[in-house]
Amino acid sequence: MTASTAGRSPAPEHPGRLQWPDVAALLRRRHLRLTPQRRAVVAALSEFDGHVTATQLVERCVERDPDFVPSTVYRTLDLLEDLGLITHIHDAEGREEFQPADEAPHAHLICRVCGATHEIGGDELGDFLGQIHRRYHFDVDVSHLSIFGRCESCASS
Amino acid sequence: MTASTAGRSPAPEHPGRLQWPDVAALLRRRHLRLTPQRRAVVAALSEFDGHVTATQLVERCVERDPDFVPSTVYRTLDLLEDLGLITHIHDAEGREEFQPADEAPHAHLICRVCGATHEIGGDELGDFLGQIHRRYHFDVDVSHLSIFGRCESCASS
DNA sequence: ATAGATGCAAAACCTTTGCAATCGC
DNA sequence: GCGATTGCAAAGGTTTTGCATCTAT
Repeated sequence: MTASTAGRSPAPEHPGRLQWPDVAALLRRRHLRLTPQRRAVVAALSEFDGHVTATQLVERCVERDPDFVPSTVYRTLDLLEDLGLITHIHDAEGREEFQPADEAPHAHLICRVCGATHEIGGDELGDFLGQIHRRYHFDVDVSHLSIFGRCESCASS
Repeated sequence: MTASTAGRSPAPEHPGRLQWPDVAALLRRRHLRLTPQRRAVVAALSEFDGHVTATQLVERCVERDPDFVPSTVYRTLDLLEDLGLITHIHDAEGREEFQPADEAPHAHLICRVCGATHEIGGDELGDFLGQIHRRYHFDVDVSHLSIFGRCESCASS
């Protein structure tokens, strides 16, 4: 977890999570609608903090409202991505995994064995990206940077 | 394309490519068989140097032998991966992409716009991995490290 | 001869799409 | 009311699987 200004009044969620007002405002600005289904997807998104598979979101939404259909989830995710609120990467199995598009650039360490993920950022990442850019003139899309491997506990076993 | 020691005698392939004898030997050791189909997949693999999508391999194999079926390609790829001869990552769209499992650790810069890939290795990568390991005790699976972004020419446009 | 591989066909999986009905604005 | 959004159902693309047949060893 990267540090940031925490501890305001009860209402706002964790940093890095989807902010409610943003969604409503952005939708209105584009003459789009805030439907119950969209609320549900946003709610589900903010429950899994950090990384969610589209499938997980579908499951969660459907278990709450049996009439919920997958296509709505996918369409909503596309929309939220268009609005710049979330981004997606592909997980170890190639499935889409969504995350709030927060400002602080960070990458993810993902353990292939236990699936645990850990965010990294700061200098160790910045230095590396800087080198890549200087040397190859390549702009890394950091939010899509997933680093697979084995975490400490799984490495020993 | 990275430079490499080209131009030896006709027989041996480039470094980093699948070595023929290896496959035969490994198969024999396990009492597995060297079938024409397996030859074909290996041949196709070594034609795309570096990164191939399963679909590309299927296409290539089928265009050469119309009786070739996708399942054989997938089964062969699984086998080669078991044997440790290839590994796979997931490309920008989440599809499986295979590459020879060569010794020199390297990662890939993959341009989201034009799809070009570039291998990186050496110190800039080593330093970064070292930091990750020291700091998080995380063993990065380098062959699966795909770094998405925009290459020089696509960044300007 | 025999265990291992293939082809075939069907299914599983995830995601997208067209369209008529619905509902937020 | 109008137009955006949904549910439904079907299709799309990729990968997996079961089984009878075939073949490399």
